[in-house]
Formats: sequence, structure tokens, C-alpha cells
Amino acid sequence: MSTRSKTASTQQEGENVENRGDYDPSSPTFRLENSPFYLMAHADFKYHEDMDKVLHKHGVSKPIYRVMTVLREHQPASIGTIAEAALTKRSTISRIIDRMIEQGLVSTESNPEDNRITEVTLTAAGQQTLRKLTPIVGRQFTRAMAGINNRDIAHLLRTLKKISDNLGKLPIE
Amino acid sequence: MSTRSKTASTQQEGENVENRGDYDPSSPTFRLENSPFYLMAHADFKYHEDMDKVLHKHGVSKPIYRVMTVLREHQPASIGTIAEAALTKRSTISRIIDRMIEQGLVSTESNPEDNRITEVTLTAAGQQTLRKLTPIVGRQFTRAMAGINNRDIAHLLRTLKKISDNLGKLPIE
DNA sequence: ATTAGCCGAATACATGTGTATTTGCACTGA
DNA sequence: TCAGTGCAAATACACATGTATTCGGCTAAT
Repeated sequence: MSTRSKTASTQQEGENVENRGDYDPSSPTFRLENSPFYLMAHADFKYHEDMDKVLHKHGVSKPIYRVMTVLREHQPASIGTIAEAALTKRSTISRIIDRMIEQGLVSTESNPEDNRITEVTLTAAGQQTLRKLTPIVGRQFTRAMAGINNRDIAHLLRTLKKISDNLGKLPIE
Repeated sequence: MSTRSKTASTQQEGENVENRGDYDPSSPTFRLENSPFYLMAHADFKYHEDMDKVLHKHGVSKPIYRVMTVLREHQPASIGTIAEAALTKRSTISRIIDRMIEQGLVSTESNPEDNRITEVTLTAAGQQTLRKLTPIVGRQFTRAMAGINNRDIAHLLRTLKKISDNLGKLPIE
């Protein structure tokens, strides 16, 4: 049975600020299981939890994988750029890059036009590793999205982007 | 302009497994900005980033707040139950509870029916703090959801729950 | 040309989390 | 009754992250 019978009947869908009912964490009828942000965290957690186990067998941690996916799109990239896209502090990325260099996944060189900037690039081995990992991640994605059609995914993306926009701009565009 | 013109035209919305186009991280046309999980992480990050600053002024960290929201629904709760609901390891929760005791936010007592279990309860001060924080969090939620109507939120929840279900059951139901 | 200020990255330090282990309690079967 | 097994929580240890600071290079004003 629905837990929002009362609120739903007193409010039509409109553009104005509405009673958010169970969704709003400040509502008395709020439940964690109906919280968008809790569910996002939960889905994200489960997605990465399973994936981490597999990735670790290939010597790749979650933060390292994140950096690699950023580099795949945007190469070379500075430490700062990577940090912004990977939602992590610069100092942390700096050290993650150190580890990745030790593993031979990336190489660095200072930007010739500005020696303060460290440009990071995937090595051939790094690209090779990423190619090996891609189908594994693809399977996990397919598993996560089973029974959800592309229209619903598109809807999900629109809503998530809207939320991100509301909270500030996306670091990478 | 749309980046999915090709794939969109060759595939109708259907129940069968489809070409996931830009959404699937193993697709050649994949882009991070169209990745559901990246966008979830991003939205969640922004949401908590802003909120943390405010919460810290009240002596409450993000993990502590998480524990409090779990306790609000489910009180008393064991360390293990809290850990599961808060997506955190038991050992970590155990130490978070220590800090919360020092701050007078919760009290503990061992379960009379099973002395291994530590039951955690919000103190009056803890409930007071939670009440004080609630409207702050409510405002952040409203800000995040601006321009998104309740039907879209309901749709979002359905999709997120479906994803969580696909990846394993929700710890709390 | 010099210097002050800014900015990107790297490092020192403190803290928080996870993994592995230990401790204490409960249940089961001999 | 009591040894053995299993579980919840707490603790020791290792490691990763964040904050604050330092180092070095760029830029603009004088």
C-alpha cells in the first residue's frame, strides 16, 4: 500500500514548491528507503563493491580505475583536472598517480608551456589494462541495468544531471 | 547536438536486451557524463559536500549523521545493523559509536537476550541535535530537487531500487 | 629587471577506514 | 557438564585520504 495517500491527494503535479512527502528527509513520514540520495549511495556502493573484487585481481583499485576512465576521455590531463573529474582532492590524486607510475600504467611529463603542470598519459600497458577491464565492467553494468529500458535510463540521466546542476556545475563538460 | 543519433534510430524501446549506446561503459561511444553511476556519485558527492560544512558547525560529521538517520528509524539498533544500513564496516561503526558516546549523542547497553550484541540508542541530546539538523538537511534536499516534480522523483526511486535489487538485496527493508 | 602574489603540485602530519585478529558470549553435541 | 564451533563487537595494525604547508614556476606591476 502507498504511504503517501494523504499528501498525494492534496497536491497536484505542478511547478510550484510541493509537499515532498516521504522523499524529503525533513518530512515526518520520511523513510530512508525512499530517500533518493540514500538509494544512490546504495546503488553506487553495490556496483563498486562487486566490481572491486574483480578489479583487484588485475592489480587495479577503485580509485585507480576511476583515474583511468577519466584519462580515457581526456588525455593527457593535469593532476588538477583529474582530481576534479574524479571527485577527489589533488593531493590524493598526486599519490595515486605515483602508484600508477610504479605499476607502469601512466607516464607523466611537465607541460612545456607551464612547468607547474604535470600532464598524465596512459602508457601502452595502461591502455592494454583498460581494454582488458572494459568488458568486465560492461558485464557489471548490464547486470545492474537488467530489466531497465533505455528510455528509463535516459530519464534517470536527465534527473541526475538536473540534481547535479542544482547543486553546482559539473566539473567536466 | 545528440551523440546518440545512430543507436537511437536502429533500436526501439523494447523489453529485450538492447544496444546500451553511450550508457554502457564498455561501449566505444561511452562518455563519463552519460554514465548513470558516475552521475550518481557526482550528485551524492555534491549533496554531501555542501551539507558537511554546515553539519560540522554542529559537531556532526557525515558518518555520524548517517548513523543518526539510521537510528531515527530503527531504535535501538545493534552495531551490525547500523553498519549494514550505513554501508560501512562494523569495525568502523564501532569506533564511530565511541565518538558519539563521548559527544553524548548515543548510549549503549548490551542486549539482555544476547550479551554479544550492543544496542545503540539516541540520547535526548542526540534527538535534540537531530531535530536541529533536520531543517538544514531539508533545505539542502529542496535545493537539490528544485524543478523536479514528484512524479520524476518517484520514477527516480523506482529505477534506483531496481538497480539495487539487481545488484543484491537492500540490507534494510 | 625585480619582486610580490598567485597557482599547481608535492609533501608532512593527523585522522579515518578496512583487514585481520582477539575477546567474550551463545549454542550444540558428546 | 563441557569442549567445540560460530557470531558480535572491539582492538592492532597497515594504508589511504584530507588538511595544511612547502616548493617551485608563472605573471604582472613597478
